Amino acid sequence: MGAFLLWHGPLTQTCATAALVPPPRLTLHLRPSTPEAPMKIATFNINGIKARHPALIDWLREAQPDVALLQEIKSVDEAFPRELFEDLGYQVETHGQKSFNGVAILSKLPLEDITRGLPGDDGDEQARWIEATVVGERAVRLCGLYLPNGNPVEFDDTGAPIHEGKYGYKLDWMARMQARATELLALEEPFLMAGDYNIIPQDEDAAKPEAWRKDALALPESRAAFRRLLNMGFTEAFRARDAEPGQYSFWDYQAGAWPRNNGIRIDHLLLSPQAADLMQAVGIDKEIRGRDKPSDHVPVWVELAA
DNA sequence: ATGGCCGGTGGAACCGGA
Repeated sequence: MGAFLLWHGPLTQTCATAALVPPPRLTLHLRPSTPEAPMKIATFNINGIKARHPALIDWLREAQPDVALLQEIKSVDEAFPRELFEDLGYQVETHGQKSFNGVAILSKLPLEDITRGLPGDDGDEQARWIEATVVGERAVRLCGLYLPNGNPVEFDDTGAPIHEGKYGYKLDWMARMQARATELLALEEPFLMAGDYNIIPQDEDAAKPEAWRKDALALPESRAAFRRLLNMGFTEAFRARDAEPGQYSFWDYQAGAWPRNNGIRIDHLLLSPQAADLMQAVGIDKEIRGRDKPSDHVPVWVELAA
């Protein structure tokens, strides 16, 4: 009713009511006649390409991302079933290893300047980082990442976590990632770093935050390292657009975590300032967690203006 | 209500995951 009255009224509506009112038709004529479609970029930890390719293909057909950054392909490059995705119109770039880890980029738009591996440690054999530039209406640098889990964590006599072993590797890896982010930020161009961060940023990102207090995914040192990235000027796409707690991207296979909605939000897209300015929409494709033979993660995506 | 898994490797259990 209010909307009906304001529709005919002068342009004196308040900010509070403006959101309820359809935009005046006139604005349609001020837009470009044929606006370019946004670029949809998703991250998805698939937990094994061999087991997941049917479900992955179903999701690609439905969600129609322009780019999918994949983690845990658990495959060497030669064994990745690239033809399945090329047949859907995707360029396929992989950085795999035997049995574990492994990342990949699928893109319907051309990819250029592909690099594999996170700089900063020539002795690191784990396949967790891949970069490429996707060329659409504009060029966007993409970093696909599978950040180390970091468990188990050992603690000293004072209860402080010891920065050794798997947890030390996680923190060292995050420092290397920050160094790479510093290089890319200096270019002042649109880019993003997306993947399985294995970081629960805040308590509101876990159904049972108390269960994660001494876990590498939520320890203060882990969260601080993630915040250091954000404080460089990145925008965490999902949280920037959706303030509701209790939204997750991972549900363990064990203990009925999915039917109980005992989830955590650990898959993130960090946008450079120039990319954040282009952000139009974000989402989590939660529904596919309930399908047959699902990954324990679900896709998280962002749309950037063309 | 309670307890509960899955993928890869390799060909039986075990590792790794989160």
